[in-house]
Amino acid sequence: MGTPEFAVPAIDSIIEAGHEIAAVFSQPDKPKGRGYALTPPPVKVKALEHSIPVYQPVTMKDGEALKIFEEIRPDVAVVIAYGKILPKEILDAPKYGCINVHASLLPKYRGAAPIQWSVIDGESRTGVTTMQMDVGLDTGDMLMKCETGIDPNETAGELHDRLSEMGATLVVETLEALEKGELKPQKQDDSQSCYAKMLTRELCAVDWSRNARDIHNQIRGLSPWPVAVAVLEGKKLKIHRSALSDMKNHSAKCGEVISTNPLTVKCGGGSAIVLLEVQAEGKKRMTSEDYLRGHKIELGTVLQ
RNA sequence: CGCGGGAUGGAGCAGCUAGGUAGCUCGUCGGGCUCAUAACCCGAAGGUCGUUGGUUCAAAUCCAGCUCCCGCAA
Repeated sequence: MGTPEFAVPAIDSIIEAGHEIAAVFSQPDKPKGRGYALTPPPVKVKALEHSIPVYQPVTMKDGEALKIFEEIRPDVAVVIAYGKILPKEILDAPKYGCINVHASLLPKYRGAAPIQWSVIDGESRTGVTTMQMDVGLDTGDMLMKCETGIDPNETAGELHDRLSEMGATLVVETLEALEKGELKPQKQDDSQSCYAKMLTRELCAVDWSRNARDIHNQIRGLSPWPVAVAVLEGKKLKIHRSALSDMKNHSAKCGEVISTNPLTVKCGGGSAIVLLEVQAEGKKRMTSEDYLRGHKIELGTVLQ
């Protein structure tokens, strides 16, 4: 069971490991993008490539899904970013229950956006965890973990892709251990837990009075979606990529452009940040160098 | 039929409102200056102005269709 891009590599890895996928559950197609084109979720697309039957129930709680489970009689259900709450009857339906892959080192960053929040919070390490699902939100007993470092300049998108592959590998290892009966479920220490809330656009606005490091973490944590936004001369300017600057400046205002080569903006506490990749309204993302060729920014211009 | 912006030499933009020699900031190539340079000076190449059709003596510019890109909203 899964929906977005994050879960796609696991489909391939599970098949390559020799397991049979009897059915795939994914969220219903939704109107997306310009013109509200009905778009199938990535997991569905991948499943259909493998000719696996796909189910897209609106709810898992009306008994219909349970009937399908009773027909298929699966040994285990693998759940990766499915996006729906599973009732107890479903969790208990497969012989070995439901195994979930979560993109954080549990019990930290339970919830919807663990990858992005790990980056926004400036964490240096993260990973993926497999767990035996229970009725709580990401509270099941942990089965296996795989750790990795977070590069100080890595974006959430880049980390997402890496963790996605790691998750695909770890779920296969977990299934293998399950078959051999070698899994040792471990309770989560709830006192160490924290939640990674869903990202909203309110998080995108850059507050230039904050320290450059915090802003940098915000920018990379929100890339490639929903993307940090500054306001330049009344228009939105998305910031896709940044770097910390060595420039020290205590006289300029926060948000003031203190260099255009490279494009550098004053932040809180005398710190400054370099904007590497930006995107103006109606335009594609581009390097700040390209942007400056067509849009003259005077020193002293203040971003909001 | 959700709302809106855009497509102009290799890159980023201006020109379009009031049709009539295609411009700017860079890049590239050649030359010069310099101990030297991503600096500076001189010169050159490079564009069927997204595509199709229409109006006109004349269309990048006005009108209609099409393709692709982007933002908002979901």
